[in-house]
Amino acid sequence: MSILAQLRQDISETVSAVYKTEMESSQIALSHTIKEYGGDYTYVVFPLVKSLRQSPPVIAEAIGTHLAESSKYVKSFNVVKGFLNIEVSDLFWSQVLSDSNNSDYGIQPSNGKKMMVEFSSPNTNKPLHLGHIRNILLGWSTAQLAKANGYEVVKTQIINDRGIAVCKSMMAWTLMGEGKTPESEGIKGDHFVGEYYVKFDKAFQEEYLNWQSTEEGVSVYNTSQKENEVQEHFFKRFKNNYFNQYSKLGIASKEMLLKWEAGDPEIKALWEKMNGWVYSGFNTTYDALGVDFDSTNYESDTYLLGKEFVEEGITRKVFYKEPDNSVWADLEDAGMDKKIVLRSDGTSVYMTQDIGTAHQRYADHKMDNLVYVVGDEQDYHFKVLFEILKRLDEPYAANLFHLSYGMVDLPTGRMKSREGTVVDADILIKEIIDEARKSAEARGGLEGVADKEKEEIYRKIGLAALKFFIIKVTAKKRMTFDPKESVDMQGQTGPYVQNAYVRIRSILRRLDEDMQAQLTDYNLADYKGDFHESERDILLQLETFPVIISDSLKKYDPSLMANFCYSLAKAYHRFYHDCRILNLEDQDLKKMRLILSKSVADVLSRSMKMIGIEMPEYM
RNA sequence: GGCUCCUUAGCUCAACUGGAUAGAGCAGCUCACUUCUAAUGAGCAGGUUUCAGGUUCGAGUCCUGAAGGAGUCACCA
Repeated sequence: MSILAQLRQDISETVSAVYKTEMESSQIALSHTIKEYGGDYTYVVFPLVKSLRQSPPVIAEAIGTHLAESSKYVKSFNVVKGFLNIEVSDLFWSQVLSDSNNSDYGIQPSNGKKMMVEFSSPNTNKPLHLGHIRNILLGWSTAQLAKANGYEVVKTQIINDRGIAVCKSMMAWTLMGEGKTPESEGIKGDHFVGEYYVKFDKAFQEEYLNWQSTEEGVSVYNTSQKENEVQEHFFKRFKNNYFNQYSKLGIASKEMLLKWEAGDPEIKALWEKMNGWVYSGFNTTYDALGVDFDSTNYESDTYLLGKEFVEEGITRKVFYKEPDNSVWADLEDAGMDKKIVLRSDGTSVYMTQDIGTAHQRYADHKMDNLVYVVGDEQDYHFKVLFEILKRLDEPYAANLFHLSYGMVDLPTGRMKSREGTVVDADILIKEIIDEARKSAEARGGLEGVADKEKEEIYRKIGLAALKFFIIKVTAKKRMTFDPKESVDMQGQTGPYVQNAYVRIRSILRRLDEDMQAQLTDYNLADYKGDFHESERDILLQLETFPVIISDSLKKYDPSLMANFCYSLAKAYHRFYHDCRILNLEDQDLKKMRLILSKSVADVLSRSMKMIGIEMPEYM
């Protein structure tokens, strides 16, 4: 039991002793006391007023008095209105310190459950961008947090490697590629293929524009336009029809898709070659971000899944068939619409695939929980998917979660690929590491460090700045990404947190072996001194670590962990400024502060790791 | 138009899920390095939490309505 839980227990026992009322200790809500008042933790007694029929100050006073006598964790108390402010004893602090000094502090033992987390899930026609980075960081953090909470974790992604979009870049390369490859051009594979996707679009636009003034184009406009519709408007609306019915490029791409579906060996070979380029590009980006996956699904393998399972669902009355043979789920009694799950020609839609993939994943992994990290534009889709899986009695259906996150905007507005404002992941990563290098060189704190190690440090600092900037924002909120602010390394940033760690490591490096041995053997119960205000601030933070680990997973909100990292680092920076450590006469005080520092370093390093951020030893 | 989400300091974000006088960072203005890393610390200034009602001991948080923004309502993914 944590020290705070014991304090809660003491309070609950006090309430029952004084008022003969039973109260679950888990019901006792303690908050940190606000700076202006004396005390460390505050117990709000207002909720007791009704049942006890006494005024709030009287209740608080009575509980405080009894508590101060009965609990060894309580030093003193004061009452302001209905707020009982408790000042905890030095024993409380030293036990928090001793708890946090364990290498598994806050980590839950295995709970025997398996959580699958799907994230990233890119398309193979363009490189990863800023939006993917937010997705990846959320998914990765969720996976780390799940591990810390005792789950076995399977990190997974599903790659959108087929369909008309993929055929467009294949078509463009066939027509305009001249046999070039990423190697021959010295370009990363995903960027290379992405360029052909763009080339296709350009060529198509040009083709379309030319067609509009041909005899055919003019005649289509004259016969299909709405009353007095201007040409520009009509042709904007007509684009998809043009692609499907008139465009040489469009028709060729569609033919390619059909050939692909029929298993045409030539097309498949081209497809495999180009996707191979893309994957090697993706892997470079994943490596740069320091993430990996335990399993990968390809849409080309899963896009036919689900059809049989849906057929089965018809007999189980989860779905019904329309006269035209299309299959639907009627979710109106659950406040949703009717949703199609099989087209009238028997082919599947996105929903069918997702049903099938979930079913298949359970067959493969027997996971208890399944989390999808997907943008909030798909909120409704997942609401429907989860309802359908529930009706299909899938065993994991009660433990599905859509970790929905808001779009990343730029200061200039939304990223738009057509306007070329999309922030590319690779470029962003490179720029931020360059920025870290610039800052570090300007400071000149890394003299004597080997060049190779320096680069590693710049990488860690740059990525910390980028990742922290993104992950500190609550997932479901839309966020603004200002490239200028994201390279900041001061204030509420990743490097600020890293700096607290580096300062501690620098101190610990100076200890001789004798002192290190003494620290390992030191029993904090021997420390008889009291705790400085800035030490108590640190301990107050350290105490919350286990709760943060559990809350940030329960709420699927890694920003809680990021904010914890910042608070702890902030408390340490202040302590570092206020208190000396190495040149202290008082050996007990010195050892206590060293242990405190070491605990902070360990907790910082582990908590940052949970949000995907590594710590440098120097900076 | 129906449904869902968002709106907190000039800017970017917090607020332990209903608790005290709403907190940080950035930007601005002061101050502190012969000291364990100044990528730091201390201070000043910055607020009618979009608006109007309601619920109660108590509301940024819950309810109703309004305004502004976004998403979604395809036999697209």
